[in-house]
Amino acid sequence: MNDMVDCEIRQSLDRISFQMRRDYDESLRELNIYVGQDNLLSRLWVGDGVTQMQLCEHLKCEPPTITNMVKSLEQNGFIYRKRDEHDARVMRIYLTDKGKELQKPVEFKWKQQQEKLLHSILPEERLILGELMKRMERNLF
Amino acid sequence: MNDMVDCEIRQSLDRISFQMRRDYDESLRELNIYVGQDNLLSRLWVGDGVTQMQLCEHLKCEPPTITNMVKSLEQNGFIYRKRDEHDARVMRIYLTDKGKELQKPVEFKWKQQQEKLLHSILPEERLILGELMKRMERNLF
DNA sequence: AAAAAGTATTTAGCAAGCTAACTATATCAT
DNA sequence: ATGATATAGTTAGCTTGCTAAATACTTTTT
Repeated sequence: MNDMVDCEIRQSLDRISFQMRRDYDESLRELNIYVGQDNLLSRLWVGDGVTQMQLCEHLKCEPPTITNMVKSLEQNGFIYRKRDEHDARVMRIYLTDKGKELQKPVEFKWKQQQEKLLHSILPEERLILGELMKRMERNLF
Repeated sequence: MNDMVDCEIRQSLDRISFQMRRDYDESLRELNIYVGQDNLLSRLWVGDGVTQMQLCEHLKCEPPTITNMVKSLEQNGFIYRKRDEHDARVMRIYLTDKGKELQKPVEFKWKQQQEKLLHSILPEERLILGELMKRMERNLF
């Protein structure tokens, strides 16, 4: 039955993303940040002084989520907030030195996990896989 | 650069699982349950009277998570709890009629999403994909 | 210029996750 | 039989998410 294969693909996908998140979370804890915060920081590493709305867009999440994440990251000294000079509604987020220092180790952890995931997959298989993934992604939108 | 492909695979994977979770969550809201609760219920549909420890194992999560989920599901009338007769430490979880009725619509939603995900993928491609996914999964353990 | 509409962020309250620390019961060893 | 250890579950407190509602400031309309 073809249905069997389909089901296995979906379950496999769920287990992989579940386990990846677990592993990544665990490795980020060593750096004193939580999974998801790395994604926020990665936007700041590209460029500081971003508004919370821009972070929402980048993380594809709702404003209250950003409020909480920013609060936590600020309390732990990775970022600081400053009100915009021209528009008193917007908050601009900046990296502290402590936040800047996190870039290399986080990127290392990310790369490490990526290599673990694809370890046994040959280059030509990776091309096929990448293609199929992109097509599945398109199906969802 | 091969690195590019690898990165795309990983990011694609993240986006797919993110979007799938979002969509599935949204469709489950119509049934008045939350994403994750369906997984707990699916264990009960196989067989009632399970302990919370068994649910932990099935959901691969920690005991406090089960405590909360079970509390929420009980408050909403999908399940009920009964202390084990022989061991006063353990709680056994049973489905109410309302909980039993959820099985078909939840399974339908699940199948619907699976079809959406694999829509444009040909049978022979699904075989290859399933194989590659299984290998990636093995890499993580 | 004042009212209305729009935008950025926060608060409150919920669920899924986690860890650490606790309670209650059961079993095992001395 | 009593003390030590193990097991099942709960509570408290945290983070990531959400929605709905509130606040504060800006822009548009009239």
